[in-house]
Amino acid sequence: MQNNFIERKPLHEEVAECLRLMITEGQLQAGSKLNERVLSEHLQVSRTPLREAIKMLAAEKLVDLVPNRGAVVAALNADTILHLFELMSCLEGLSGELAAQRCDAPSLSEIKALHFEMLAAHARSDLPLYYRCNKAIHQAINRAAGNPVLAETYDAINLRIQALRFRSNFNRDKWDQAMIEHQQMMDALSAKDGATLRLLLEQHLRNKRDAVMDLRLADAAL
Amino acid sequence: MQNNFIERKPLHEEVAECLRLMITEGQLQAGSKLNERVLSEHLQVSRTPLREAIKMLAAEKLVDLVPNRGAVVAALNADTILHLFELMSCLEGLSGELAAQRCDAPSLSEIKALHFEMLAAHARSDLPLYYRCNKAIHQAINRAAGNPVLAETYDAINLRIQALRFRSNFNRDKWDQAMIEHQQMMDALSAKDGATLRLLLEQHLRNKRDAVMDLRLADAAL
DNA sequence: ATTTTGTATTTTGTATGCAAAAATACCTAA
DNA sequence: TTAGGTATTTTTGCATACAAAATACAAAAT
Repeated sequence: MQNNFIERKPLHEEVAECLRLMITEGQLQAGSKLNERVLSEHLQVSRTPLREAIKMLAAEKLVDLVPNRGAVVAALNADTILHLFELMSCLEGLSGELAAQRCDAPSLSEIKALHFEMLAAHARSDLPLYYRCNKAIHQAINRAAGNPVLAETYDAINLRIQALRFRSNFNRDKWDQAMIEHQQMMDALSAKDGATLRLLLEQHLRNKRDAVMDLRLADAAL
Repeated sequence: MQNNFIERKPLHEEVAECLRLMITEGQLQAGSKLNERVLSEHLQVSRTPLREAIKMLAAEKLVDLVPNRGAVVAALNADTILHLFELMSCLEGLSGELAAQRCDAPSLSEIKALHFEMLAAHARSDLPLYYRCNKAIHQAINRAAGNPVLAETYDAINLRIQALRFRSNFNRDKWDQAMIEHQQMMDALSAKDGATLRLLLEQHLRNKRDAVMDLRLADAAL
């Protein structure tokens, strides 16, 4: 399924991707300033495409623009995090409900396969692999929902949450619990029970929210 | 509730607002090209802030960027419109459910007042006023939901739908039906019955979707 | 007549320059 | 020592200049 077109991404887009990564990977921390001179030297591009990229990130709410003072990486307060999760929960729920209705056999098989890969990662306590599988499953469900607009919106919100960079050492009990939830989700998806899958995903997200908020509290205590 | 700050909006933001308006008001039609020279002359700004604004609109999906060929106003095909409404319906539903839970007395009173204004506009068949009231009600509910992230996301999706510029001569029966629905919505909101309000809003959006799709079909027939 | 190919023009993409604002450093006076 | 003010430097915002790509167009070839 590869296309043979020669890909020539515009500079501002490459810069935007790079900045997005630097933010979500924690290389650019929340609240830190985006110095145009420094960044343009670092990325070896002029300020013009850099500024265009920054404007895009601002529209995505990954950075805040302060007039005459440039851009800073968006900092999320507790309220905003709760609001993000509240919305995320709804989007994920819708995604699941639609996926249960619209998922075709090959997609379902692939999601099941990913699920078992994730179980393996859990059994081995391979956290990085677990995260990759988990992300892949959610993406596959999103895709199976057959609504690209929903998928884009979901990704945009998810990116803002990713930027939190919560360290991943959450406790074993919650991890085990998450696996149980995932099993239930797979059952609901297989049974094409959209209503149940929606509820499961919404609850799943609420649990994730609580885990994130707990971690933040723990951080603040340091 | 006015702030006393001296407002000095950056040029790129003013340009972006202007372009957004030109798109949603139909001055820039779907599919039409954004010529940088023409626009910069028209708005009396240089290409730099103009291009920054265009990049923001691209992030908002109001325009599509074609490499080395500039930007065109995003054109929505039938599928995308359905997907937008599907998402919108979910957002509106969540907004209503939360508003029913969180709406305080003053907000409720204001929404009721707007509702009666809207009934008046309907009685007088004052379509422009009706639209303003209708928009104000939805915004008030969105606000009462107490989730700014949801409100922003809703607005962003709504803007893309607004860009359709469906002429507003929909038939009287549907208008009357919409008023009945609005009355039910007010009842549910007053009773703080979030579940019902959610269902009503979701149905309301589905009706709006059908009306828009019908109008498009009628257009295509011309 | 139609297609092809080369050239001129326009338009977009990127870099740079300049002015205004903000940040910093420094100095003076209480 | 510190508060306040001033000069200097840095940084951002906007405009312009230049390069590269796309488009339009005309001439040549089939």
